[in-house]
Amino acid sequence: MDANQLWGRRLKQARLAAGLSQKSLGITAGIDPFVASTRINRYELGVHKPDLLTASNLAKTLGVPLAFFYAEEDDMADLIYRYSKADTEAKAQVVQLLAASPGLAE
Amino acid sequence: MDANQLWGRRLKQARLAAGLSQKSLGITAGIDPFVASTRINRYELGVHKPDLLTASNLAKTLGVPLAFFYAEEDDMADLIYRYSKADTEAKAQVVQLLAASPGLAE
DNA sequence: TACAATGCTACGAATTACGTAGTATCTGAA
DNA sequence: TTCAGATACTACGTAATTCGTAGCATTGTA
Repeated sequence: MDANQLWGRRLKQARLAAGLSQKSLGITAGIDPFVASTRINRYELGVHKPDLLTASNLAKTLGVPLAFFYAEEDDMADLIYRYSKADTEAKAQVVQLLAASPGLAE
Repeated sequence: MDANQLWGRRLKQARLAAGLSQKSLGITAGIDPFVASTRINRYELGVHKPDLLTASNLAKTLGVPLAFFYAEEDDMADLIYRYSKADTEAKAQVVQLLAASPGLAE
């Protein structure tokens, strides 16, 4: 599976979970109604890739973090999604657990 | 800060942590040595945005998950990085902790 | 059967990134 | 000091990619 196709698969998964059509997703995300269906379809099939602003708007519409779309491993995608939905306490526990792991220096 | 600039800031952060120059990062990631510096520089400043394959190669070279570059919040970037560096046991604990949070339906 | 909704695609135009060919600045060695 | 190499950065024209237009095919349903 190529990178664009994986990206599209994650978009489609989030869209279906939200119960939206390709067209309505695009429109809600601010894409011109006359081309919304066309563009979302191409993103999902991995034919084209949207710019960051469009991707961010799609993520907001679908209630997932932008980074979710770019996860290369399924467990990473799951982590990103679940963390974003977790309550404050659970997030704090995760942060504490991972505090032992090294952060990015500099 | 615009989305491309944030992306570039994360790339730069990871590059500096790895102790590489813009040129050497690009070369190691497989970019033509004659244009590596130019391209990495434009990515870091948010002038241009690389395609997914290039971004993935940069992530591999720097030892960060691809999704790290696309995190919109700093705590999300930190989560993604630390999780990727955590040992198997710590990852399992995180997964268990977040199992209470809802996953993405469908 | 009709018709609306949905998913999908070829084509030319518009947008974006790329490669070329540099400049400016800094640091270390002679 | 001066020179050379390394580093970060940028204007310009070309090449590559996405966009908008204008559709087609299939499914469900009134």
